[in-house]
Amino acid sequence: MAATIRDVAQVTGVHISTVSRSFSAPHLVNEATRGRVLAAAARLGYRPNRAARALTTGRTYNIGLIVANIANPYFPPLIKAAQAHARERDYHVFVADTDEDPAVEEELVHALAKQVDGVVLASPRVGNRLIEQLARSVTLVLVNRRVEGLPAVLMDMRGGTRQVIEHLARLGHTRLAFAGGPPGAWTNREMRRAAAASARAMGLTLEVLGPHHPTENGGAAAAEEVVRTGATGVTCYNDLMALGLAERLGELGVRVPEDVSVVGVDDISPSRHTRPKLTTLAMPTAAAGRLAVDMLLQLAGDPDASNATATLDVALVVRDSTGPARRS
Amino acid sequence: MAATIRDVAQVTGVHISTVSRSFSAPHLVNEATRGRVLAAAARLGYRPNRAARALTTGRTYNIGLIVANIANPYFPPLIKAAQAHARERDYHVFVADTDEDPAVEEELVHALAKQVDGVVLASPRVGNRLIEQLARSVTLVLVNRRVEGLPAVLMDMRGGTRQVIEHLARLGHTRLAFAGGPPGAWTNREMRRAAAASARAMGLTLEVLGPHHPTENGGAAAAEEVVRTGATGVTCYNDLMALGLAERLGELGVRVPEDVSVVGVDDISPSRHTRPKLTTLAMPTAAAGRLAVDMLLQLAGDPDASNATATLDVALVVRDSTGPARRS
DNA sequence: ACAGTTACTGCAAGCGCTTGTCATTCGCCC
DNA sequence: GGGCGAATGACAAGCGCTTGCAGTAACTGT
Repeated sequence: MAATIRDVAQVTGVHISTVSRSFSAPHLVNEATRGRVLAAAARLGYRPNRAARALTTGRTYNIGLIVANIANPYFPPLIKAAQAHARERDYHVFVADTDEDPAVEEELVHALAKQVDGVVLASPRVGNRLIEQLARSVTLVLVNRRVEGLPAVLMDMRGGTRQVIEHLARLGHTRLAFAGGPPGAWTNREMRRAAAASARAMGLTLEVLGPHHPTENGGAAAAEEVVRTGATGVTCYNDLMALGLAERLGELGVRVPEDVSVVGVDDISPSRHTRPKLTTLAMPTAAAGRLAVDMLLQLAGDPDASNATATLDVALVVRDSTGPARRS
Repeated sequence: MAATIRDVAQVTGVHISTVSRSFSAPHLVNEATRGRVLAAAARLGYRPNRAARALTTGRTYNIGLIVANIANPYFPPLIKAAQAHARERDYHVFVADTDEDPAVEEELVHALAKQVDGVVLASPRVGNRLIEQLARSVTLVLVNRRVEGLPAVLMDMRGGTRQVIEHLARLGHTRLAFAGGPPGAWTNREMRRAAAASARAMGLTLEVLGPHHPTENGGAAAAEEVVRTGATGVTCYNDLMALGLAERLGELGVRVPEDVSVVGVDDISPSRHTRPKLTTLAMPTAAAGRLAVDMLLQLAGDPDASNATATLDVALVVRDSTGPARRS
């Protein structure tokens, strides 16, 4: 059996409350006494039981991190950064994967609610309505989703998408397509709108494809559509889809970028290795993870801290999957 | 404030113990009573507080999963599978990243110990001695590490490595090299030994390089060594290193696979996209994650369940980074 | 009709810890 | 030397829940 506060108190010859305060309110106990307590604790290998502490204080020192799909290379850097950042602040993190299923997402928030001081909901797939409701039972910080009144860290998808369209336009493309991802994703909506607006402003046509599953298979599924529409420039919901799209286009005898230019979003690591290397929008996922944790801990400590939302810049990385439009 | 067991009891007009039993020992309470309790609970949105429950039962229904590096594509499939599997069994999982640091690893096990029913230690970097000691304070299941008396899920690295060497030998390579990874990794030791043994048995020379960091940079760092030794067949600790190595070799004017054949280990997703596509050993990481969770829950439920260790098969995937030896 | 079950349900202690309250002790001042 | 406040530490209630024990009522068989 692990040592409890009582063991330490007994060994030291003080009351358990003194032991407790030696850890959580050092200034309230005599320096010498505290020294003896700490020594005894160290000797016994005593560590306060966080769960028990949480029972009285209401603070668990745990947070939840819910993501759509751990296996999507977009998330690991975010998870890693969030976890490391939390750990430095003495927080542990529950990581959960919804497998893109909104129902699972909702259930997870509820299940985790009691065990955490708050949860970071990354790229949620549930509706805004439900999010607002969930936010009433647990402190929430959103990533990649804007909901009135809730703290969030966002990426500048509009600016980024505009850069992509401009890039394509500069290369002479006039017929564009957007291969859409999950309909529930805020990012998807932002991109779709921004792409449509930019294309219109520049006098280009833009076909919206999808929705597709945000994976290589989903991208592959969009390939035929692309061919059918005759678009020469395609921007995808994410890199995974772009990769699958490029691969499938190759199989269909369509060369990238000679015949069709393909752009991804996320700049996940595989995109740097493919041939052609993928032109993409790089997302500051690690920074987003850290920032989300910061906001969450802030809020957890002080319930009416500001509910600010931060928007992070994204950067267009031009590589080899985009090139001059073929003259028709 | 969230509803507690007391609220439910009050609304239903029964004692809290009856409410408690309605959830955890249904057969002990009258069907009609239980129905009223459940209805009231649903109406109030009551959910038992797991932390409070754990305090008396000693079971948290949480597990820990500690990995060396979340950002290494090897781990996400394992994490995802383990998490999903655990969730189906009503367990939540703390995921922690040690960033390859043994000290962090030890600290994490200790910090998590009180909050979990056990922890899965994937690809540990700490020494066996310490692992044995840690196992005394928390139920442990190892992945990619063999320690006498502890449950583990292993990969058949010896068989796999032998396959790699044989593959290279068949292609006519006689001067081989092994680009080693973290010295603390069991996998690394197994591979090194198996490679040496196989090479010896087949009359080939094998140079051991490293240790190197198990990343693309580490692989790149091994490139000069490879050139210096004149090896024409190189097998690496993992895919990340193989990718970095191949890339750097290209920069040095060495062609893969014409001049040097490169083999990786793990079959992470980027390896399928590079040009040339990487020949590698595929590891059943998702299965390993599920199995580790199964073993852990088994052990958590029944402390003296068998401490079996399972060994999973790995498969050589021949792609384009290996080819016939150039005749000298 | 009665002892012996059986089926529920209530009671209360206690899991490991925090914290408001109170009793002592001590140093210090006038 | 008496009085005061600060410093220190003990007490005990209580966080939300489980569980051994005991009480009650209805039911069984004879």
